[in-house]
Formats: sequence, structure tokens, C-alpha cells
Amino acid sequence: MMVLERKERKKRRIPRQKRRVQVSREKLLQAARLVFSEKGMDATRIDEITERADLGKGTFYNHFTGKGDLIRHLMKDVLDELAGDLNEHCREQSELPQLLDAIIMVHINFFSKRWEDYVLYFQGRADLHLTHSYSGIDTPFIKYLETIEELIDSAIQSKISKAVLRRIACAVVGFVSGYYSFAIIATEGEDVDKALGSLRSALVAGLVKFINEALPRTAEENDRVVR
Amino acid sequence: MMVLERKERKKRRIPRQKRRVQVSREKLLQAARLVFSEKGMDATRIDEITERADLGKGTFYNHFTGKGDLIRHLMKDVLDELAGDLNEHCREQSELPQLLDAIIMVHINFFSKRWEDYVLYFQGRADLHLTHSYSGIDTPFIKYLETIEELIDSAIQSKISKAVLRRIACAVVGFVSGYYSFAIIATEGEDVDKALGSLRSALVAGLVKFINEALPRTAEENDRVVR
DNA sequence: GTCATAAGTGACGATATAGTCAGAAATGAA
DNA sequence: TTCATTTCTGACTATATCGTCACTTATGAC
Repeated sequence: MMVLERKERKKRRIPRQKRRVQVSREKLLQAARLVFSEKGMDATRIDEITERADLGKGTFYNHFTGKGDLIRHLMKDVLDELAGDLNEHCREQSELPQLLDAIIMVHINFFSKRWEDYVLYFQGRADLHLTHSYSGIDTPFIKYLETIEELIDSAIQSKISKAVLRRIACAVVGFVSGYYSFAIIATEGEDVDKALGSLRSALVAGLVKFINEALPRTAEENDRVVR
Repeated sequence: MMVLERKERKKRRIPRQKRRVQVSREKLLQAARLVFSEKGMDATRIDEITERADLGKGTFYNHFTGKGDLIRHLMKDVLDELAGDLNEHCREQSELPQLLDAIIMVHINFFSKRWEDYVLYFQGRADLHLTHSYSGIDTPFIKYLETIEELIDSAIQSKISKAVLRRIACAVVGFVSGYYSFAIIATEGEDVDKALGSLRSALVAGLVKFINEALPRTAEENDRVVR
């Protein structure tokens, strides 16, 4: 009896109703992504999102408490997924230059087919500068930064302070996003990889140089810190 | 008589009325700068600007046709002044590394005491990614880019295509703004210059490497392109 | 001082957007 | 099928913001 009931539950683990809710939610998030990338988060109105999602306005409030709530979820989703990709593809790189190159490549691959998410990411970064912004945006950004910090920390042998590590991670992120935003503007439709090959290696070289100089170390440690 | 009249005009070249208009206009622009840096351009309402400027709402429309108009003027002012600083302080640098370092320093010096303008600049860059943004924002950005292009063009001896030059300028701007945004986030109140010394040189090194590789040149030209 | 002109003002009507809620539609259990 | 429960809906109200305009104030010519 008990076993039978469990089997029943497993058979159709996700009932239609639950699925419907999920579908609506996804529609809303996806629609918001699109509209945000066209008009910006602030200028977007709720109606535009629900209309694009082909749902009634009330549905929006069934899923989110307001625009800020949706933005928080969206930002968290994007940054968590990006952090996931970073963990997946960069863990194996123990050499700093290769690691940095891998980090850059993950960003490029992640955003190259997801323009909306890139715009969201960039706008989120811009909003971090404001004193009155959407609350809660910073949390997923910090988590994302910490992911990069962990990767870099494990690639360098020397013990390093939290503050310096944060500084390095910010440099990486700042450069990568600046670099990527350039790539977007400069190369319209052309093959991004080719145009950016030398820039990527230049970026890695600059970052390695920076990290080496940022590391607190004595003379005799110099040769075993970074290759 | 004619001479006298001219003298009269010169004596009080700017009549009080004109000055009053200028003062109001400046008040509005300054207030907008402040509010924009707190809430972002989109989220800011006209009343907030006029209230901050301590002026009536109608005055705003005496000076600007709407928020977009004001934003255009603001963006143009900031970028023109930045371009002016670039021209003033970087003209004499004929060596590429020194030139790039000078360009970076101009940005740092320009923004370090003008937080509002930095936020504006960053938001403007973010808005360039949107399909429906404030119209006319791109023009001053292009002019600013062209200023950097001219500087770099005169520092490298080889003839270079407009497209490659634009790409290089975008790289410089992207890196510098990414770099600066990192600096802002990472160093709170600390002396920015010290913390960023090595990063600056790393950035210059990376950019020089990138530019060298981006230059179309034959083997025999290699040694006279960039020192 | 007087007056014509320019600039500033803020209450007001028009418009737009947010958030709600009573009813419609879908779902799933019996 | 029936019906209780969940989700969706979009018309509606309340609120917020815009842009205007009749009026006030400041300016400068005479």
C-alpha cells in the first residue's frame, strides 16, 4: 500500500498544475529578459512584461511581489549559472594563465549566445554604483565574485589575504566585462573569436602581471608563486 | 558713438537676465547629475530634479524639452570635457606606452573627484547596449572615441585602417572603464593611486601587446612600429 | 518710476502605471 | 460527471508623473 502510493507519486512526479505554474513563471522571466535588454530594467513596465509573455497582468503578481522581486530572481539565476559554468570548466586549470584564459572563455561562451543576459549583467553592474538601486542585487554578484576568488586562490600557491583576493577578482571581472563590452560594440556580426584572439592573450598577460605584483611575497618565494 | 556703444557692451557683457538663465540651467544640470547618480537616469522623475535644484517644475521645460534632452546635454558636456582633457594632457606623448598610461591617468583624474559623472558615463555605456535608449547619446560617445583614436593614430607610425583603429579605441575604453569600475568597488576610501599602480602598468602592458598584434605589418616594419 | 519683455512658478488636467479583486478557467480528486 | 481547489484574467481604482499655462516676479530700457 505504502509502496504503491510512492510508485504513484513517482509515475507523474510533476502534476499538470505544477507544470502550468512553472511554465507561466518561465514565460514571465523570459519575457522580462527580452524587454529588459531592449529598454532597460527601469524603463520597463509590468504590462510590457506580461503582454510579451502573453499572460494576464494579474499573473505577474501571482508569481512575484513586484518588479524588484523578478529582477532579483533573474539576476540570481544568471549569475548562479555563470558561476556554475566557471566551476565546471575552470576547476581543472591549476596554472594561473590557463585559468584566467578559461575564465575569460567561459564568459565569452556564456554570453555569446545570450545577449539578454549580458545586458542584464552589465546593467546589474551599473546599478551596483547607485545608492538607491534594486535591493538584493548585490548578493548574487558577491557570490559570483567569490566563485572567481576561490578559483584564483586555488591556482596560486601563496597564502593571500581576503582583501587582496577580492581586489584581484574585481580586476578580472572588470577587465572581462570591459573587454566583452568592447567586443560587442566593435565586432558586429563578425566572428568574435578571431577578432579577439590577441586581445584575450593580452588580457591574460596583463592580469598575470597584475596578480604577480599584487601578491605579497618575499624574494625567495618569487619563483614558486606563478609560472 | 559707435565706439562708446561697444564699450558699454563690453563693460557688462553678460546682463543679469542672461546670467540668471545660466544659473538656473546650471542648477538643473547639477541637480540632475546628483539624482542620476543616486537613482539612475530612468528612475529619476522631473520633479526630483527641479526640487533638488530648488526651482519650479515649469522652469525645467523652459530649458529642456524633456528628460532625454537634458541627458543628451549632460552626456555631451561630460564626454566633451573628458575629450578635452585627453587632448590637453596626452598630445605630447608620442610613445605608445606613455600615451596609454596618460590616457588612463586622465580618466582616473577626471572621475576621481566626480563620482556623478562617472556613474553617468557608465550608465551611458550600458544604455548603448539597449535597442530603445535615449536617442542622441551615442553621438558624443563616438566623438570621444574618435579623440582616443586620433591620439593612438598619431602615436603609431604605421598606417592603420579606420576599423582596426576603432577596435583598438574600444578596447582601451572598455578596459579603462572596467578597470575603473573595479577600482571604485574594490578600494573604498583608500588611496586609489597606490592600490592601482601595478594594475595600471599591467593594463598598459596588455594594451600595448594587443595593439602590436592588431597592427597589420610586415616583418621588416616590426621594429619601427612601436617601441 | 513705468512699462514691455523675459523668466520662473506651481496648481491643474491629461495620461500612464501600479496593484487589486471578483469572477472565469483549468485542474485533479472522488 | 461533480465539485473543491488552484491559477489565471483583465477591468477597475488609486496613485504617480507628465507637460501646460495663466499668472507672478525679475529685468532692463527709457
